[in-house]
Order: sequence, then structure tokens, then C-alpha cells
Amino acid sequence: MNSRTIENTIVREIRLANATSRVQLAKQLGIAPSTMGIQIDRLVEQGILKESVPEEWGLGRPPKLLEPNPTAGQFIGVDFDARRLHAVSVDFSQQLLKQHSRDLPSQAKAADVILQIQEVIREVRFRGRKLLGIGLAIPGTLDEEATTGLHYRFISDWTNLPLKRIVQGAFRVPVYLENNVRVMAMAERWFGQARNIQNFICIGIRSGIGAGIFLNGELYRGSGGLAGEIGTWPVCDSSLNKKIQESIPLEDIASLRAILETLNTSVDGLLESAEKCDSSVLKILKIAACAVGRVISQISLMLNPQRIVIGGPLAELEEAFMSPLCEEVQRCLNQQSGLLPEIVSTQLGELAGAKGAAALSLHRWELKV
Amino acid sequence: MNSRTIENTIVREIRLANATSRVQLAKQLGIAPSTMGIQIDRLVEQGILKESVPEEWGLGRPPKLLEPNPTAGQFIGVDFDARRLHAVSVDFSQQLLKQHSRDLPSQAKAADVILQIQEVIREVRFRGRKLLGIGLAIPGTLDEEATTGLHYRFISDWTNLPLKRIVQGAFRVPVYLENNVRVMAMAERWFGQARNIQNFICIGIRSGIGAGIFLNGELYRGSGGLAGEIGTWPVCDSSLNKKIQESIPLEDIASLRAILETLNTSVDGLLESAEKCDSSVLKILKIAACAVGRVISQISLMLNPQRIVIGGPLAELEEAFMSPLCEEVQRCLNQQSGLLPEIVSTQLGELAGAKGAAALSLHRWELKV
DNA sequence: AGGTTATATTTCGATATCGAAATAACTGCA
DNA sequence: TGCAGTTATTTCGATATCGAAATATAACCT
Repeated sequence: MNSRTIENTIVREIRLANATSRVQLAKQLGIAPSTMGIQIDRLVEQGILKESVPEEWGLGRPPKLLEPNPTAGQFIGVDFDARRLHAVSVDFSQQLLKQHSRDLPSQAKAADVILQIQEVIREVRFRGRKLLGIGLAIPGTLDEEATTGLHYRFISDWTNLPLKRIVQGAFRVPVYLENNVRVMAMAERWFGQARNIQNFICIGIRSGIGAGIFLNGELYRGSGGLAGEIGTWPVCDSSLNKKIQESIPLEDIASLRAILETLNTSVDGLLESAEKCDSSVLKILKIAACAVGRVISQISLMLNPQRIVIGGPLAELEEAFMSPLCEEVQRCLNQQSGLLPEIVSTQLGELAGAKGAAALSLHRWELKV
Repeated sequence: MNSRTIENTIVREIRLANATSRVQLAKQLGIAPSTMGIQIDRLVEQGILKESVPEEWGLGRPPKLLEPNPTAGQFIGVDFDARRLHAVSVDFSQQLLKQHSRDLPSQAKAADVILQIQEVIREVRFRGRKLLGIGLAIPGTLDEEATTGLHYRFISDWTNLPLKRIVQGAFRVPVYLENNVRVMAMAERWFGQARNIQNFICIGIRSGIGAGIFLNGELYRGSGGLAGEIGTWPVCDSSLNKKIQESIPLEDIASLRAILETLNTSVDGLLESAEKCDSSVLKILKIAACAVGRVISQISLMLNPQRIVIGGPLAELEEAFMSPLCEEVQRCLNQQSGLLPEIVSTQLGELAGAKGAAALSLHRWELKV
């Protein structure tokens, strides 16, 4: 139990609480106020934390509010899939410094992608702030220790890549990896729709479909790091499609890729025709929404989450996608209202993954001994 | 942070580790060996812990092994459903002291059951050991704080019963409640098939079907305490029964109650004819096993647990039930071997619930300030 | 202005924890 | 028997934490 352990705990707690006082922190962490005073004074002196005065205050001595000191350093986050790559830098208080997005060449090889990742990290790096860490949101599967990318269907030779070692070697700062759906879930938890929610599931619908899972307030990875791989979840509902007798994988009905292929259009084309209420488009979207809704209802039976956050372009389609999805969940759980989760769509936009990846490195960051 | 907090943590750690040394404990809890020495000495002096010598030891000074002192007190556990009630008392080191089982009158009312619970507690109470706590394994649903039984289908007026208050009032010791499938899961975790397993699911197949869930090494309850209520999980598989087009609830295919009703027999009758390989019985059991198997495969996609433990009478039927169940899981997950969980049946017998309930109170027990 | 109430923070002696070195208890070997 | 090697535990001065009381800083009231 390093003496820095408690200091790191304090910094993390301050990040979660936004702005709080010595006494509040002492209570929350079960530490004597006098001790907390000593620790905080040291952190302020080191430039890690910053004091500020509250706007309004009622009775009693007003607290000196504590926040992370923006100038203490910067973190960089990178998010990508087969088509596009996003990077951001944020300061120590998680405010955006620079951002950059670029398309990847179609048929890009793993080696190309890794080079581009390093390029954009240099691109968004902010002069004059010490770089403290890098977070990477990785599509596909990772090994259990989150050091190596195992497999990603949409980049042909993406197999067993020791990404952590490569990027850490290039930039000489701690590098943290996580699956991109889990990064989205962390982003929702830290600054999105799942703040202060202990049990929630973030479902990302893009090329594939995956789930990021927070239970008992903690990210859940599964025993082999494969939790949330619901793309192959078998869906069968004769009411949706009379021809389907056997169940088929969720990803083949409801992923963005499957829908775009069926309709032979682009993401923008899809969103546009959905807005225009094109009936054939609406029908396909409704089938997809119902499939996702049934899976959510089954997940809710098992896990009774408080909230479900839907991510990806389809989540923006209120009428065409989210409504039928919610109705289907309600229909499936009609007998058991206690199990009905709140269902919301993400509000974080396309930089969510990159910001989440930056936040990942920021939350994992630790004061050195 | 009470000074007793660390002592309670030490006692819990010793229970998990069976027999261990001061140095080992210090390492595991991140505490200096010198401090651990002081703490342990005090706990031994208080009669909470006991020292013993290791059987064999290689190089170096042999450790003084530490275990819970049996004479420090006793705990009582009670487990019941609509038909039958089990109670046990265990000493401070979790060894069985007394046990008692009895049938409940059919059509028993809630008030009767509560009286019987108190009776069997008096019955198994061991003279001359201080009673330190009581654990109750409750069928049906509980409120989130685990103080009140909300509903249980098979006892007619079992609604909103403040069981914790009632039993605590009668015996003046801490009383802990938990859903009976979760208690089974805790029993597997502490002294069953799931020792040292961080992520596992215990599926109990009795009158109903429920799941007890351990993730990241902790019991998971869900945001309303309803996690694991998989009885109504929709199962549809046209290969099992051509007539079924719409999905039907898992409990209506695979619960003990459903199977006994279909075959019009008793539990003993079922087990007997399954041993004799009665083909109509085997067919029904295979349908049930496949249904449970499909649900397990879906759960595995989501949660990637390391192990599944099956509880209830059917778990004893190796050929007739467990084999087809495992095959179905394998078939459903064939593409993704990393997701395949180990599937085992419980070995704890009919006292599992009562022993688990006693262990619940024992693990929750704390040194007073 | 001066007192009262309420809340946050600091002060300071008592206690707990740490870390490194010393000691204890064993095996194996000469 | 004596000594080297190994691991567990204890010793002891330095440091950290605690807890209760004192102090600081505000609003509110008369």
C-alpha cells in the first residue's frame, strides 16, 4: 500500500465528483478530515489540483472547492475502425485541446493503420503540456491483459498485434488499450448518459454489434475478455419475417453493415431516407430495431440493468429506430415492469470513442512514487 | 475507516485462504508484515483466530498457519421452498454442528412458514456456543435492501413480509437475507464448484428457474435486485418442437415443475425412470436440457463466464440431462470456442442452501467496535 | 455592530502503520 | 556439530493517520 495510493484515489474521486471539498472527500473515502487536509495541501502544492471558490453558499464557512489542475499535463486518445480514425488531446481536467479525424484508405493493412495512429498522435499533441498517457480504442478482440489486438474482421491482416508495446515504445508514456465498445461505455459513464449509474450496458451498432458492460459500478470484461460479443446472438421471431424458421445472428439483421447491404446505400443515404419516411427503409429499420429490442429484453432478464445506452448512427433515428426498439423491449417484458430498463441514445457524437480513450488513459494515470 | 475494518478484512481473507501465514496475508492485503503481526496477535488473543503448524515445509522458517477459531461462536442458516425446510448450525470455522430438515404442510400459509423457521432455528441451535448470526435463503423476490420478501408464487399469501425484522426481533442477533439461488451461488463460491472463480453463474432448476451471478468476484444483484430472473426467458427452437412457432418461457419447458406435470410423476419417479432410460422421459428431458443449453449459450455471449454450475435434482442426471445440455451449448457456440464455459453440476446436496445461508451470515459477520 | 448558528478546515497529542534491519526457525550439507 | 541458505516473524525509529477540540469564515438575526 504505497503512500501514493491514497493520493491517486483522491484525484480519481475528485474527477468523479467534479468539484468538492476536503470534508466531503474525507467522508466519501472514509478518511479523517485532518488527514485529507494534509494530502490535499500536498497535491495542490505539486500542481496536480487547483482550489476555487464556490459560486453561492448558504450557512457556514464555504468550502474551498477542488478540481484537477488543467496545466498538470495532457492525455491523448485515439479511436478507429476500418474506415476512419479519430484522435483528440485533452488537458488534465479533461477539456478538449486539439482534435483530428481522417479517413483510412479502404483495404488498409494493419501496418498502415499502426503508422497512421502514430501520425495522428503527433498531430494532436499540444505543445507545452507534458504528455502523461495515451489511450487507444481498439476494434475487434483484445487479449485479457489488453496489450495485444487479437482479431478484427474488417482489416485483413489484423492479427496478434502487440499495440501497447509498439505505441509505448514510440512515445515513452503509459499506453492503455481497450475494446472500442467498452471505451464508449466508459465515456458514457464519465461524461455521457450513464454518469452515476452503477449498472448499465452500452450497445454499439456499427459494422458489428457489441456491448460494453458496467456492473456494480465497474467495467465487466468476462473471464477471457470476450464479454459483450453479442454479434452472433441468435434472433428468431416469426412475426418479423415469416420465412425465417431457424434463428440467425443479430449482426446479420441489425448491424449497420447488414442494413446498408440490404438497402444498397450509404450511411448518409440511409439516414436521409429514414428522415423522409421511405417505407421500405422504415420496414428494414423496424426489423432491426425489434431484433435489438428482443436481445435487450433478454439481457434485462439476466442482468436487470438500470439503463441501456445505444450508440452508433442508428441511435440518432428517434422515430425510425429508437421508438420501435423501446416498444419491443416493453412488449417482451410486459409482465415484469421492475425489469424494464431506461433506454437512451448516446449524445456524445463521433468523437465519443477518442474522448473516451483519452479519458481511459487519464483515469488510469497514477502519480509516480 | 474503523480500526476494526482491517481486522474484519483479515478474518475474511483467512476464511478464503483456508490456512495461511502472517507474511502471506500481508502480501495479499498490501499491508506491512510488521503491522500484520500486530493485528494477528490481537485477533489470536481475542480467541477469533487460532494458530497451527504446517504438516510439511521445505526450506526456511515454517509459518505459523492461521485459521478461524471454531469455538468463537456459531452461525445458523435456513433454506426453504414451498415444500420443505432445511436448517443447519455451523461453528466459527464453518464446520457443521447440527442439522434438521422437515416437510412443510402443503398449502402452508406465510405465517405458518415464519413460525416454522423460528422453530427450526431453536432446534439446530448448539448449546454453549454464542450465536453470532442467522442467514435465511428466501425463495422468490426480495427488496433491494434484502430485508423484505416481496413475492413467492408457491406460497399463496407470501407478500411483503419483513422477515429480517421478525427474525432479528426474535433472536436478537444480526439476520441476513438473500434469494435462494444467490445463496446457492455463494455456497458454490465458498465451498463448492466455484472456489477461486471470479466469473460464474449458478443456475438453479427447481419449481422455477433462476440464476445466481458472480462477476468480477462479487455477487451481482442488478439495479432492482432482480438479476437472474431467467424463468421467463423466451425459448424458441423449431428443431425441438415443430408445433412451437412463437417462443415460450424457459420455465414452461425446463423447470422441474413443468417436467413433472408433463410426465405426471414425482421427483423420485422422474429420477428413477431417467435411470432406466425410459424413452419418453429421455425425450422430455432432452428438450428441457436443450432449452437450458440455448439460454446458457446466449448468456455466455454476453457475459463470457468461466464456469456454469447447474443446481437442482436434474443436475444429478449425467446422461439424461447434463450431456445433452453441454452438447447444445457447444453446438450453439461452435464458432467461438473462447466463449465456451465449463459446465458442471453441483456436488453440495440438499443442504447446500442451508449451509450457504449459514455461510452468508458468517461472511457478513463483523467484529464490533 | 455584535452575537448566534452552521459548516469547513486546521491544530496537536495519541495511536497505527511503515520499512529496513535484526532475529528466529527450519533444511541441507560438510 | 557448525555453517550457509531460505523463509517467517519481530523489533524499532520514522512517518502517517486519527480524533477531538480549536479556529476560520460565512449567513442570519436582533
